[in-house]
Amino acid sequence: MPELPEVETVVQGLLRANLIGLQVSCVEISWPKLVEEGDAALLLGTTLERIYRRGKYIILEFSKKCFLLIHLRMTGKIHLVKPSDPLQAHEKGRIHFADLVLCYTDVRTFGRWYQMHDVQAFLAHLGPDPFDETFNGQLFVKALLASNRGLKALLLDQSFIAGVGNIYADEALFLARLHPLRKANSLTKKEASALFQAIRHVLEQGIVHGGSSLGQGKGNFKGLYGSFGKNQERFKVYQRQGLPCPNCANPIEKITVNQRSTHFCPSCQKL
DNA sequence: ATCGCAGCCTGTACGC
DNA sequence: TGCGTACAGGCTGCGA
Repeated sequence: MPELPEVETVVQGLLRANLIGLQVSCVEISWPKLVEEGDAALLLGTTLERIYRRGKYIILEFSKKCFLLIHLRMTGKIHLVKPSDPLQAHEKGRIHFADLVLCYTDVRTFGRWYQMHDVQAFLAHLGPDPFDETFNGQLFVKALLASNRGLKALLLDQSFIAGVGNIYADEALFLARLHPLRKANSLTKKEASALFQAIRHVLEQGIVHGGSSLGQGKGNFKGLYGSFGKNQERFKVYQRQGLPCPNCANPIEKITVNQRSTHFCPSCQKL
């Protein structure tokens, strides 16, 4: 499930592939619904100038102020292939850069491409990225204490903080020793600050270990060249229901919060 | 303001 | 072996 660390892993892989400066020679969309906004054909003839990330969006900036944003949602993947390579399984689109091809596949077809010129406006609904230099613990604590929502719901809200998904929300709440259903405005400043640190920590660890890959399924996260991430081996609570808490050895519980499976230690994370 | 649910999808794991 | 079913989760849109 691509969350911030998985998306960052993909972006870093793309940067290492030396795509910057290459010109788009051909765009193929094999599943029309892939492009939800704009027209991917407008990329033709433009040059890739920058690759970065905001929240869970991969941002490809081309010349002529042309942007392509890719959201992988659940099972979207980017592969680098050769022009002569056959259609990949579940392939939905590809962008040709001379002799290099960025190929997009998606088993469940939730992922989308968005082409636009005003990327700021498009991303205006997103909350701060946890690694944005303008974002800090003080701002986060202030925002937390101003909300009456449950912590898990809040962390999954991309307009509150961009990039956290179900896995890292659970891991961050465990690290901060906070119950997923705690109301945000019930936190002390110290607890809120601990949560900020915990979010950054689990996301950093995710990036360091190349993202998280669950199970062995086709929909599973892989890097650009098909390698699995290693971060799932470090989960403390996610999908560890019934197993001993690494902190107190009591069994981890699984509940449903906001239609999301939620894993926590009832003895370390009290309401 | 906040929550709950359906919908978008298909592969996988499970019980029988 | 094979069938049916539940489940996985990012996000939007809708209704309560």
